[in-house]
Amino acid sequence: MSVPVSLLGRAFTLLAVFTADRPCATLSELSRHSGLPLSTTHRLVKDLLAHRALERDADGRFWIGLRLYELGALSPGALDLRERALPYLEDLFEVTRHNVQLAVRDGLEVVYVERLSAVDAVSILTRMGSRMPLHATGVGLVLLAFAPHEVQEEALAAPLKRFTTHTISTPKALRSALATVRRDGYAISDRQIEPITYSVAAPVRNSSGDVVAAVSVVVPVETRTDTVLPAVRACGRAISRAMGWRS
Amino acid sequence: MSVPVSLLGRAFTLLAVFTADRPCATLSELSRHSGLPLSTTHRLVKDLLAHRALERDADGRFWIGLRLYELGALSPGALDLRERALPYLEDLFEVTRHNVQLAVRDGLEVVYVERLSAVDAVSILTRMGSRMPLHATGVGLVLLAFAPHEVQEEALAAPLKRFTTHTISTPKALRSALATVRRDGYAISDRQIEPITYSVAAPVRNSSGDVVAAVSVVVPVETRTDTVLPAVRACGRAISRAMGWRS
DNA sequence: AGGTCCGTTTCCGGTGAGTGGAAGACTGGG
DNA sequence: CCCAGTCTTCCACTCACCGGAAACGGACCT
Repeated sequence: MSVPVSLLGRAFTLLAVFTADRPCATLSELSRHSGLPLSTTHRLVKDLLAHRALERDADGRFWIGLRLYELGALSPGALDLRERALPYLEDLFEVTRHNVQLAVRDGLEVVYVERLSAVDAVSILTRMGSRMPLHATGVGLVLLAFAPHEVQEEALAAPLKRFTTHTISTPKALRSALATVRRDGYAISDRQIEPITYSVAAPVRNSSGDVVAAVSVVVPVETRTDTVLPAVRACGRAISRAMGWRS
Repeated sequence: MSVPVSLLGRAFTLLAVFTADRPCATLSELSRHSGLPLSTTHRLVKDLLAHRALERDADGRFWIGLRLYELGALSPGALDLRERALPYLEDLFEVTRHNVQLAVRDGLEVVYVERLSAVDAVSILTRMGSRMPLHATGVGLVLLAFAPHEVQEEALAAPLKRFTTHTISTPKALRSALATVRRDGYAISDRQIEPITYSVAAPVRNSSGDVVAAVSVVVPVETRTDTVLPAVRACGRAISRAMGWRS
Protein backbone atom coordinates (compact mmCIF):
# COMPACT_ATOMS: atom_id res chain seq x y z
CA MET A 1 0.00 0.00 0.00
CA SER A 2 1.40 3.34 -1.06
CA VAL A 3 0.36 6.49 0.68
CA PRO A 4 0.61 9.94 -0.92
CA VAL A 5 3.73 11.93 -0.18
CA SER A 6 1.91 15.24 -0.33
CA LEU A 7 0.38 16.51 2.88
CA LEU A 8 -3.02 17.26 1.38
CA GLY A 9 -3.10 13.84 -0.17
CA ARG A 10 -2.38 12.34 3.20
CA ALA A 11 -5.03 14.41 4.91
CA PHE A 12 -7.65 13.26 2.44
CA THR A 13 -6.45 9.67 2.67
CA LEU A 14 -6.96 9.89 6.38
CA LEU A 15 -10.40 11.46 6.03
CA ALA A 16 -11.33 8.66 3.62
CA VAL A 17 -11.10 6.19 6.49
CA PHE A 18 -14.41 7.56 7.70
CA THR A 19 -17.40 5.96 6.02
CA ALA A 20 -21.04 5.46 6.93
CA ASP A 21 -20.03 2.00 8.16
CA ARG A 22 -17.13 3.43 10.16
CA PRO A 23 -18.17 6.92 11.21
CA CYS A 24 -15.65 7.01 14.03
CA ALA A 25 -12.21 5.52 14.63
CA THR A 26 -9.34 5.47 17.15
CA LEU A 27 -5.93 6.86 16.34
CA SER A 28 -4.52 3.37 15.76
CA GLU A 29 -7.42 2.46 13.48
CA LEU A 30 -6.87 5.63 11.46
CA SER A 31 -3.19 4.76 11.13
CA ARG A 32 -3.90 1.15 10.17
CA HIS A 33 -6.63 1.88 7.64
CA SER A 34 -4.92 4.87 6.03
CA GLY A 35 -1.50 3.25 5.85
CA LEU A 36 0.10 6.30 7.44
CA PRO A 37 2.72 5.76 10.18
CA LEU A 38 1.33 6.16 13.67
CA SER A 39 3.20 9.35 14.51
CA THR A 40 2.34 10.92 11.17
CA THR A 41 -1.28 10.03 11.78
CA HIS A 42 -1.10 11.48 15.27
CA ARG A 43 0.30 14.78 14.06
CA LEU A 44 -2.16 15.03 11.21
CA VAL A 45 -5.12 14.24 13.43
CA LYS A 46 -3.98 16.88 15.90
CA ASP A 47 -3.92 19.48 13.12
CA LEU A 48 -7.31 18.42 11.78
CA LEU A 49 -8.72 18.66 15.30
CA ALA A 50 -7.34 22.20 15.58
CA HIS A 51 -9.19 23.12 12.40
CA ARG A 52 -12.39 21.42 13.55
CA ALA A 53 -12.26 19.06 10.59
CA LEU A 54 -12.25 16.22 13.14
CA GLU A 55 -13.64 16.01 16.62
CA ARG A 56 -12.98 13.62 19.44
CA ASP A 57 -15.59 12.03 21.71
CA ALA A 58 -15.34 11.14 25.39
CA ASP A 59 -14.07 7.66 24.53
CA GLY A 60 -11.19 9.11 22.52
CA ARG A 61 -12.57 8.16 19.13
CA PHE A 62 -12.40 10.58 16.24
CA TRP A 63 -15.33 11.72 14.11
CA ILE A 64 -15.73 14.03 11.15
CA GLY A 65 -16.01 17.54 12.60
CA LEU A 66 -18.57 20.29 12.28
CA ARG A 67 -16.27 22.44 10.17
CA LEU A 68 -16.54 19.96 7.30
CA TYR A 69 -20.30 19.89 7.78
CA GLU A 70 -20.38 23.68 7.49
CA LEU A 71 -18.16 23.73 4.43
CA GLY A 72 -20.08 20.90 2.78
CA ALA A 73 -23.28 22.82 3.32
CA LEU A 74 -21.85 25.56 1.08
CA SER A 75 -21.42 23.28 -1.93
CA PRO A 76 -23.67 24.01 -4.92
CA GLY A 77 -25.68 20.84 -4.33
CA ALA A 78 -26.46 21.79 -0.77
CA LEU A 79 -26.65 25.56 -0.86
CA ASP A 80 -28.31 26.21 -4.17
CA LEU A 81 -30.12 23.09 -5.26
CA ARG A 82 -31.20 21.71 -1.90
CA GLU A 83 -32.40 24.96 -0.41
CA ARG A 84 -34.53 25.71 -3.47
CA ALA A 85 -35.80 22.18 -3.83
CA LEU A 86 -36.68 21.51 -0.22
CA PRO A 87 -40.22 22.88 -0.14
CA TYR A 88 -41.13 20.87 -3.24
CA LEU A 89 -39.50 17.75 -1.85
CA GLU A 90 -41.58 18.19 1.26
CA ASP A 91 -44.71 18.54 -0.83
CA LEU A 92 -43.83 15.37 -2.72
CA PHE A 93 -43.17 13.57 0.53
CA GLU A 94 -46.48 14.69 1.93
CA VAL A 95 -48.55 13.54 -1.05
CA THR A 96 -46.78 10.21 -1.49
CA ARG A 97 -45.66 9.33 2.08
CA HIS A 98 -42.72 7.48 0.55
CA ASN A 99 -38.98 8.16 0.58
CA VAL A 100 -38.12 11.20 -1.50
CA GLN A 101 -34.58 11.71 -2.82
CA LEU A 102 -32.71 14.45 -4.62
CA ALA A 103 -29.44 13.57 -6.31
CA VAL A 104 -26.72 14.98 -8.54
CA ARG A 105 -24.22 13.25 -10.80
CA ASP A 106 -20.54 13.00 -10.00
CA GLY A 107 -18.66 11.08 -12.64
CA LEU A 108 -20.37 7.71 -12.97
CA GLU A 109 -22.11 7.94 -9.64
CA VAL A 110 -25.13 9.51 -8.06
CA VAL A 111 -24.60 11.57 -4.91
CA TYR A 112 -27.69 12.07 -2.81
CA VAL A 113 -28.01 15.66 -1.60
CA GLU A 114 -31.23 15.18 0.28
CA ARG A 115 -33.51 12.43 1.44
CA LEU A 116 -36.80 12.75 3.25
CA SER A 117 -38.17 9.62 4.83
CA ALA A 118 -40.74 8.41 7.29
CA VAL A 119 -40.15 6.12 10.26
CA ASP A 120 -41.80 3.20 8.49
CA ALA A 121 -40.60 3.96 4.98
CA VAL A 122 -39.74 0.99 2.85
CA SER A 123 -36.14 1.65 2.07
CA ILE A 124 -33.32 3.33 3.94
CA LEU A 125 -30.41 2.39 1.75
CA THR A 126 -29.47 5.90 0.78
CA ARG A 127 -28.51 8.81 2.96
CA MET A 128 -27.47 12.40 2.55
CA GLY A 129 -24.02 12.35 1.00
CA SER A 130 -24.08 8.71 -0.05
CA ARG A 131 -23.29 7.39 -3.54
CA MET A 132 -24.75 4.83 -5.92
CA PRO A 133 -23.89 3.79 -9.47
CA LEU A 134 -25.80 5.67 -12.16
CA HIS A 135 -27.11 2.61 -14.02
CA ALA A 136 -28.88 1.02 -11.08
CA THR A 137 -31.02 3.83 -9.69
CA GLY A 138 -33.93 5.88 -10.98
CA VAL A 139 -32.17 9.19 -10.43
CA GLY A 140 -29.01 7.73 -11.95
CA LEU A 141 -30.81 6.69 -15.14
CA VAL A 142 -32.28 10.17 -15.49
CA LEU A 143 -28.96 11.90 -14.88
CA LEU A 144 -27.18 9.57 -17.31
CA ALA A 145 -29.83 9.75 -20.02
CA PHE A 146 -29.45 13.52 -20.18
CA ALA A 147 -25.71 13.62 -19.53
CA PRO A 148 -23.15 14.63 -22.21
CA HIS A 149 -22.58 11.96 -24.83
CA GLU A 150 -19.10 11.10 -23.66
CA VAL A 151 -20.35 10.48 -20.12
CA GLN A 152 -22.96 8.07 -21.46
CA GLU A 153 -20.35 6.22 -23.51
CA GLU A 154 -18.08 6.06 -20.51
CA ALA A 155 -20.84 4.54 -18.40
CA LEU A 156 -21.71 2.06 -21.16
CA ALA A 157 -18.06 0.98 -21.31
CA ALA A 158 -17.68 0.58 -17.54
CA PRO A 159 -18.54 -2.56 -15.55
CA LEU A 160 -22.21 -2.53 -14.53
CA LYS A 161 -22.42 -3.73 -10.96
CA ARG A 162 -25.28 -6.06 -10.23
CA PHE A 163 -27.38 -5.77 -7.05
CA THR A 164 -30.36 -8.01 -7.84
CA THR A 165 -31.48 -10.22 -10.70
CA HIS A 166 -33.27 -7.15 -12.08
CA THR A 167 -30.26 -4.85 -12.19
CA ILE A 168 -29.37 -3.56 -15.66
CA SER A 169 -26.16 -5.44 -16.34
CA THR A 170 -25.40 -5.23 -20.08
CA PRO A 171 -24.49 -2.20 -22.15
CA LYS A 172 -27.30 -3.10 -24.53
CA ALA A 173 -29.94 -3.05 -21.82
CA LEU A 174 -28.57 0.19 -20.42
CA ARG A 175 -28.50 1.87 -23.81
CA SER A 176 -32.11 0.86 -24.35
CA ALA A 177 -33.13 2.07 -20.88
CA LEU A 178 -31.48 5.44 -21.47
CA ALA A 179 -33.32 5.85 -24.77
CA THR A 180 -36.59 5.07 -22.97
CA VAL A 181 -35.85 7.66 -20.30
CA ARG A 182 -35.10 10.32 -22.89
CA ARG A 183 -38.28 9.48 -24.81
CA ASP A 184 -40.50 9.38 -21.73
CA GLY A 185 -38.86 12.17 -19.76
CA TYR A 186 -38.71 10.09 -16.58
CA ALA A 187 -37.29 6.79 -15.28
CA ILE A 188 -38.72 3.82 -13.46
CA SER A 189 -36.07 1.67 -11.82
CA ASP A 190 -37.54 -1.77 -11.29
CA ARG A 191 -36.07 -3.66 -8.30
CA GLN A 192 -32.54 -2.80 -9.38
CA ILE A 193 -31.11 -2.25 -5.92
CA GLU A 194 -33.56 -4.04 -3.65
CA PRO A 195 -35.99 -6.74 -4.78
CA ILE A 196 -38.82 -5.02 -2.92
CA THR A 197 -38.78 -1.51 -4.36
CA TYR A 198 -39.32 0.59 -7.48
CA SER A 199 -37.80 4.02 -7.88
CA VAL A 200 -39.65 6.63 -9.93
CA ALA A 201 -37.44 9.53 -11.01
CA ALA A 202 -37.71 12.79 -12.95
CA PRO A 203 -35.16 15.38 -14.11
CA VAL A 204 -34.44 18.76 -12.51
CA ARG A 205 -33.18 21.44 -14.90
CA ASN A 206 -31.32 24.70 -14.39
CA SER A 207 -31.94 28.05 -16.06
CA SER A 208 -30.08 26.87 -19.17
CA GLY A 209 -32.29 23.81 -19.45
CA ASP A 210 -29.52 21.38 -18.54
CA VAL A 211 -30.45 18.44 -16.35
CA VAL A 212 -28.44 19.11 -13.19
CA ALA A 213 -30.23 16.86 -10.69
CA ALA A 214 -32.94 14.28 -10.39
CA VAL A 215 -35.73 13.72 -7.90
CA SER A 216 -37.22 10.34 -7.06
CA VAL A 217 -39.67 8.49 -4.89
CA VAL A 218 -38.92 4.96 -3.73
CA VAL A 219 -42.03 2.80 -3.39
CA PRO A 220 -42.73 -0.83 -2.46
CA VAL A 221 -43.34 -3.18 -5.42
CA GLU A 222 -47.00 -3.48 -4.49
CA THR A 223 -47.45 0.18 -5.35
CA ARG A 224 -48.57 1.07 -8.83
CA THR A 225 -45.92 3.47 -10.08
CA ASP A 226 -48.47 5.46 -12.05
CA THR A 227 -50.01 6.61 -8.80
CA VAL A 228 -46.84 8.54 -7.93
CA LEU A 229 -45.39 9.32 -11.34
CA PRO A 230 -47.32 12.53 -12.01
CA ALA A 231 -46.36 13.90 -8.59
CA VAL A 232 -42.67 13.09 -9.14
CA ARG A 233 -42.68 14.73 -12.56
CA ALA A 234 -44.53 17.77 -11.23
CA CYS A 235 -42.00 18.01 -8.43
CA GLY A 236 -39.12 17.88 -10.91
CA ARG A 237 -40.72 20.69 -12.90
CA ALA A 238 -41.41 22.78 -9.80
CA ILE A 239 -37.80 22.52 -8.64
CA SER A 240 -36.64 23.30 -12.19
CA ARG A 241 -38.70 26.48 -12.15
CA ALA A 242 -37.23 27.38 -8.79
CA MET A 243 -33.81 26.92 -10.45
CA GLY A 244 -34.74 29.40 -13.16
CA TRP A 245 -35.84 26.95 -15.86
CA ARG A 246 -38.45 28.09 -18.37
CA SER A 247 -40.25 25.43 -20.40
CA MET B 1 -2.52 40.04 7.72
CA SER B 2 -0.63 36.92 8.75
CA VAL B 3 -1.34 33.62 7.07
CA PRO B 4 -0.51 30.26 8.63
CA VAL B 5 2.81 28.72 7.66
CA SER B 6 1.48 25.18 7.89
CA LEU B 7 -0.06 23.71 4.78
CA LEU B 8 -3.22 22.50 6.51
CA GLY B 9 -3.68 25.90 8.09
CA ARG B 10 -3.39 27.47 4.67
CA ALA B 11 -5.83 25.05 3.16
CA PHE B 12 -8.41 25.82 5.79
CA THR B 13 -7.75 29.56 5.52
CA LEU B 14 -8.47 29.24 1.84
CA LEU B 15 -11.64 27.22 2.41
CA ALA B 16 -12.79 29.85 4.89
CA VAL B 17 -13.10 32.32 2.00
CA PHE B 18 -16.26 30.47 1.02
CA THR B 19 -19.34 31.64 2.89
CA ALA B 20 -23.06 31.62 2.22
CA ASP B 21 -22.64 35.19 0.93
CA ARG B 22 -19.69 34.19 -1.27
CA PRO B 23 -20.28 30.58 -2.25
CA CYS B 24 -17.96 30.82 -5.23
CA ALA B 25 -14.79 32.77 -6.06
CA THR B 26 -12.12 33.20 -8.75
CA LEU B 27 -8.50 32.32 -8.16
CA SER B 28 -7.58 35.99 -7.67
CA GLU B 29 -10.43 36.49 -5.21
CA LEU B 30 -9.31 33.46 -3.22
CA SER B 31 -5.78 34.85 -3.13
CA ARG B 32 -6.94 38.31 -2.11
CA HIS B 33 -9.36 37.20 0.59
CA SER B 34 -7.15 34.52 2.07
CA GLY B 35 -3.98 36.61 2.03
CA LEU B 36 -2.07 33.81 0.33
CA PRO B 37 0.28 34.69 -2.57
CA LEU B 38 -1.27 34.06 -5.97
CA SER B 39 0.94 31.16 -6.95
CA THR B 40 0.56 29.52 -3.56
CA THR B 41 -3.19 29.89 -3.92
CA HIS B 42 -3.03 28.43 -7.40
CA ARG B 43 -1.10 25.39 -6.29
CA LEU B 44 -3.32 24.81 -3.29
CA VAL B 45 -6.49 25.16 -5.34
CA LYS B 46 -5.14 22.70 -7.87
CA ASP B 47 -4.54 20.13 -5.14
CA LEU B 48 -7.95 20.71 -3.57
CA LEU B 49 -9.54 20.28 -7.00
CA ALA B 50 -7.70 16.97 -7.39
CA HIS B 51 -9.20 15.80 -4.11
CA ARG B 52 -12.66 17.03 -5.05
CA ALA B 53 -12.70 19.39 -2.09
CA LEU B 54 -13.24 22.19 -4.60
CA GLU B 55 -14.85 22.19 -8.00
CA ARG B 56 -14.72 24.66 -10.85
CA ASP B 57 -17.64 25.85 -12.93
CA ALA B 58 -17.75 26.76 -16.61
CA ASP B 59 -16.93 30.39 -15.80
CA GLY B 60 -13.76 29.38 -13.99
CA ARG B 61 -15.06 30.11 -10.53
CA PHE B 62 -14.37 27.74 -7.67
CA TRP B 63 -16.97 26.21 -5.37
CA ILE B 64 -16.85 23.87 -2.40
CA GLY B 65 -16.73 20.37 -3.82
CA LEU B 66 -18.86 17.30 -3.34
CA ARG B 67 -16.17 15.51 -1.41
CA LEU B 68 -16.57 17.92 1.49
CA TYR B 69 -20.32 17.47 1.26
CA GLU B 70 -19.86 13.71 1.53
CA LEU B 71 -17.45 13.99 4.43
CA GLY B 72 -19.64 16.52 6.21
CA ALA B 73 -22.57 14.14 5.88
CA LEU B 74 -20.62 11.65 8.00
CA SER B 75 -20.35 13.99 10.98
CA PRO B 76 -22.27 12.98 14.10
CA GLY B 77 -24.74 15.82 13.67
CA ALA B 78 -25.62 14.73 10.16
CA LEU B 79 -25.25 10.97 10.26
CA ASP B 80 -26.54 10.12 13.67
CA LEU B 81 -28.73 12.92 14.89
CA ARG B 82 -30.22 14.12 11.62
CA GLU B 83 -31.01 10.71 10.20
CA ARG B 84 -32.80 9.65 13.36
CA ALA B 85 -34.56 12.96 13.84
CA LEU B 86 -35.76 13.49 10.29
CA PRO B 87 -39.05 11.58 10.43
CA TYR B 88 -40.06 13.45 13.59
CA LEU B 89 -39.02 16.77 12.12
CA GLU B 90 -41.19 16.02 9.13
CA ASP B 91 -44.10 15.21 11.42
CA LEU B 92 -43.59 18.49 13.27
CA PHE B 93 -43.40 20.34 9.98
CA GLU B 94 -46.58 18.74 8.79
CA VAL B 95 -48.63 19.58 11.88
CA THR B 96 -47.33 23.13 12.24
CA ARG B 97 -46.58 24.14 8.63
CA HIS B 98 -43.86 26.43 9.97
CA ASN B 99 -40.08 26.33 9.73
CA VAL B 100 -38.64 23.46 11.71
CA GLN B 101 -35.00 23.50 12.81
CA LEU B 102 -32.63 21.08 14.46
CA ALA B 103 -29.43 22.44 15.96
CA VAL B 104 -26.40 21.46 18.00
CA ARG B 105 -24.06 23.56 20.11
CA ASP B 106 -20.51 24.34 19.09
CA GLY B 107 -18.77 26.55 21.62
CA LEU B 108 -20.94 29.62 22.06
CA GLU B 109 -22.83 29.12 18.84
CA VAL B 110 -25.69 27.11 17.45
CA VAL B 111 -25.04 25.14 14.26
CA TYR B 112 -28.15 24.17 12.35
CA VAL B 113 -28.00 20.58 11.14
CA GLU B 114 -31.39 20.56 9.48
CA ARG B 115 -34.11 22.95 8.49
CA LEU B 116 -37.41 22.12 6.88
CA SER B 117 -39.31 25.01 5.41
CA ALA B 118 -42.20 25.80 3.14
CA VAL B 119 -42.14 28.11 0.13
CA ASP B 120 -44.11 30.75 2.02
CA ALA B 121 -42.61 30.20 5.46
CA VAL B 122 -42.07 33.26 7.54
CA SER B 123 -38.34 33.18 8.11
CA ILE B 124 -35.43 31.94 6.01
CA LEU B 125 -32.55 33.34 8.01
CA THR B 126 -31.04 30.00 8.89
CA ARG B 127 -29.78 27.25 6.66
CA MET B 128 -28.20 23.86 6.97
CA GLY B 129 -24.73 24.42 8.32
CA SER B 130 -25.23 28.02 9.39
CA ARG B 131 -24.46 29.47 12.83
CA MET B 132 -26.14 31.78 15.30
CA PRO B 133 -25.24 32.96 18.80
CA LEU B 134 -26.68 30.83 21.61
CA HIS B 135 -28.32 33.65 23.57
CA ALA B 136 -30.47 34.96 20.73
CA THR B 137 -32.25 31.83 19.48
CA GLY B 138 -34.74 29.39 20.93
CA VAL B 139 -32.54 26.37 20.26
CA GLY B 140 -29.54 28.31 21.59
CA LEU B 141 -31.28 29.08 24.88
CA VAL B 142 -32.18 25.42 25.31
CA LEU B 143 -28.68 24.22 24.49
CA LEU B 144 -27.13 26.78 26.81
CA ALA B 145 -29.55 26.23 29.70
CA PHE B 146 -28.61 22.56 29.81
CA ALA B 147 -24.93 23.00 28.93
CA PRO B 148 -22.10 22.41 31.42
CA HIS B 149 -21.77 25.14 34.02
CA GLU B 150 -18.51 26.51 32.63
CA VAL B 151 -20.08 26.91 29.18
CA GLN B 152 -22.92 28.92 30.70
CA GLU B 153 -20.50 31.15 32.60
CA GLU B 154 -18.47 31.62 29.45
CA ALA B 155 -21.57 32.71 27.53
CA LEU B 156 -22.61 35.04 30.36
CA ALA B 157 -19.17 36.65 30.28
CA ALA B 158 -19.09 37.09 26.49
CA PRO B 159 -20.55 40.05 24.57
CA LEU B 160 -24.21 39.48 23.78
CA LYS B 161 -24.82 40.60 20.23
CA ARG B 162 -28.06 42.48 19.70
CA PHE B 163 -30.26 41.88 16.66
CA THR B 164 -33.49 43.65 17.65
CA THR B 165 -34.76 45.67 20.59
CA HIS B 166 -35.97 42.38 22.04
CA THR B 167 -32.66 40.55 21.96
CA ILE B 168 -31.38 39.44 25.37
CA SER B 169 -28.42 41.77 25.85
CA THR B 170 -27.42 41.71 29.53
CA PRO B 171 -25.95 38.84 31.53
CA LYS B 172 -28.70 39.34 34.11
CA ALA B 173 -31.45 38.87 31.56
CA LEU B 174 -29.70 35.86 30.06
CA ARG B 175 -29.19 34.23 33.45
CA SER B 176 -32.86 34.70 34.19
CA ALA B 177 -33.91 33.33 30.81
CA LEU B 178 -31.75 30.25 31.28
CA ALA B 179 -33.30 29.59 34.68
CA THR B 180 -36.73 29.86 33.09
CA VAL B 181 -35.78 27.38 30.36
CA ARG B 182 -34.47 24.89 32.88
CA ARG B 183 -37.62 25.25 35.00
CA ASP B 184 -40.02 25.00 32.08
CA GLY B 185 -38.11 22.49 30.01
CA TYR B 186 -38.46 24.54 26.82
CA ALA B 187 -37.63 28.00 25.45
CA ILE B 188 -39.59 30.71 23.73
CA SER B 189 -37.42 33.23 21.93
CA ASP B 190 -39.43 36.41 21.52
CA ARG B 191 -38.46 38.49 18.46
CA GLN B 192 -34.77 38.18 19.30
CA ILE B 193 -33.48 37.83 15.74
CA GLU B 194 -36.31 39.22 13.65
CA PRO B 195 -39.04 41.53 14.96
CA ILE B 196 -41.70 39.39 13.27
CA THR B 197 -41.04 35.93 14.69
CA TYR B 198 -41.07 33.81 17.82
CA SER B 199 -39.03 30.64 18.10
CA VAL B 200 -40.33 27.78 20.27
CA ALA B 201 -37.64 25.25 21.17
CA ALA B 202 -37.30 22.00 23.10
CA PRO B 203 -34.33 19.82 24.10
CA VAL B 204 -33.22 16.59 22.45
CA ARG B 205 -31.43 14.14 24.74
CA ASN B 206 -29.14 11.19 24.11
CA SER B 207 -29.14 7.80 25.80
CA SER B 208 -27.28 9.25 28.79
CA GLY B 209 -29.91 11.96 29.23
CA ASP B 210 -27.58 14.77 28.15
CA VAL B 211 -29.08 17.52 26.02
CA VAL B 212 -27.19 17.14 22.74
CA ALA B 213 -29.44 19.09 20.38
CA ALA B 214 -32.54 21.23 20.24
CA VAL B 215 -35.51 21.37 17.94
CA SER B 216 -37.55 24.47 17.22
CA VAL B 217 -40.37 25.91 15.22
CA VAL B 218 -40.24 29.51 14.01
CA VAL B 219 -43.66 31.19 13.88
CA PRO B 220 -44.97 34.67 13.04
CA VAL B 221 -45.73 36.90 16.04
CA GLU B 222 -49.45 36.65 15.32
CA THR B 223 -49.27 32.97 16.20
CA ARG B 224 -50.05 31.95 19.76
CA THR B 225 -47.00 29.98 20.82
CA ASP B 226 -49.07 27.62 22.93
CA THR B 227 -50.63 26.25 19.77
CA VAL B 228 -47.27 24.81 18.69
CA LEU B 229 -45.50 24.27 22.01
CA PRO B 230 -46.89 20.81 22.79
CA ALA B 231 -45.95 19.58 19.30
CA VAL B 232 -42.40 20.93 19.61
CA ARG B 233 -41.97 19.34 23.02
CA ALA B 234 -43.39 16.05 21.81
CA CYS B 235 -41.04 16.19 18.85
CA GLY B 236 -38.07 16.76 21.15
CA ARG B 237 -39.11 13.75 23.20
CA ALA B 238 -39.65 11.56 20.15
CA ILE B 239 -36.20 12.35 18.77
CA SER B 240 -34.72 11.77 22.23
CA ARG B 241 -36.30 8.32 22.31
CA ALA B 242 -34.88 7.62 18.86
CA MET B 243 -31.49 8.62 20.31
CA GLY B 244 -31.88 6.03 23.07
CA TRP B 245 -33.16 8.30 25.83
CA ARG B 246 -35.39 6.76 28.52
CA SER B 247 -37.45 9.11 30.69
C1' DA C 1 -4.46 44.86 -36.44
C1' DG C 2 -1.88 46.06 -32.39
C1' DG C 3 -1.60 47.38 -27.68
C1' DT C 4 -3.04 47.22 -22.92
C1' DC C 5 -4.80 45.26 -18.93
C1' DC C 6 -6.06 41.69 -15.97
C1' DG C 7 -6.45 37.10 -14.55
C1' DT C 8 -4.29 32.67 -14.80
C1' DT C 9 -0.51 29.39 -15.32
C1' DT C 10 4.24 27.89 -15.26
C1' DC C 11 8.99 27.70 -13.65
C1' DC C 12 12.70 26.55 -10.36
C1' DG C 13 16.39 27.37 -6.71
C1' DG C 14 16.01 27.63 -1.92
C1' DT C 15 14.42 26.17 2.67
C1' DG C 16 11.88 25.02 6.68
C1' DA C 17 7.62 22.36 7.55
C1' DG C 18 6.88 17.82 7.84
C1' DT C 19 8.75 13.09 8.63
C1' DG C 20 8.70 8.53 11.19
C1' DG C 21 11.46 5.33 13.99
C1' DA C 22 12.22 4.85 18.58
C1' DA C 23 11.44 5.62 23.20
C1' DG C 24 8.40 6.78 26.79
C1' DA C 25 3.82 7.21 28.99
C1' DC C 26 -0.70 5.52 29.84
C1' DT C 27 -4.56 2.22 30.43
C1' DG C 28 -7.05 -1.91 31.13
C1' DG C 29 -7.24 -6.78 31.90
C1' DG C 30 -5.51 -11.08 33.83
C1' DC D 1 2.59 -6.92 39.13
C1' DC D 2 3.02 -7.96 34.23
C1' DC D 3 1.71 -7.60 29.57
C1' DA D 4 -0.26 -5.90 25.47
C1' DG D 5 -2.16 -2.37 23.13
C1' DT D 6 -2.80 2.46 22.45
C1' DC D 7 -1.24 6.97 22.56
C1' DT D 8 2.33 10.74 22.94
C1' DT D 9 6.81 12.87 22.46
C1' DC D 10 11.35 13.70 20.45
C1' DC D 11 14.61 15.36 16.88
C1' DA D 12 18.10 14.99 12.90
C1' DC D 13 17.15 14.87 8.29
C1' DT D 14 15.01 15.85 3.75
C1' DC D 15 12.15 16.89 0.03
C1' DA D 16 7.52 18.90 -0.58
C1' DC D 17 6.34 23.29 -0.65
C1' DC D 18 7.24 28.17 -1.55
C1' DG D 19 6.55 32.60 -4.10
C1' DG D 20 8.68 36.05 -7.19
C1' DA D 21 9.03 36.48 -11.84
C1' DA D 22 8.01 35.41 -16.37
C1' DA D 23 4.95 33.58 -19.76
C1' DC D 24 0.38 32.89 -21.47
C1' DG D 25 -4.40 33.86 -22.81
C1' DG D 26 -8.52 36.44 -23.32
C1' DA D 27 -11.19 40.62 -23.41
C1' DC D 28 -11.47 45.20 -24.58
C1' DC D 29 -10.21 49.49 -26.74
C1' DT D 30 -8.31 52.46 -30.33
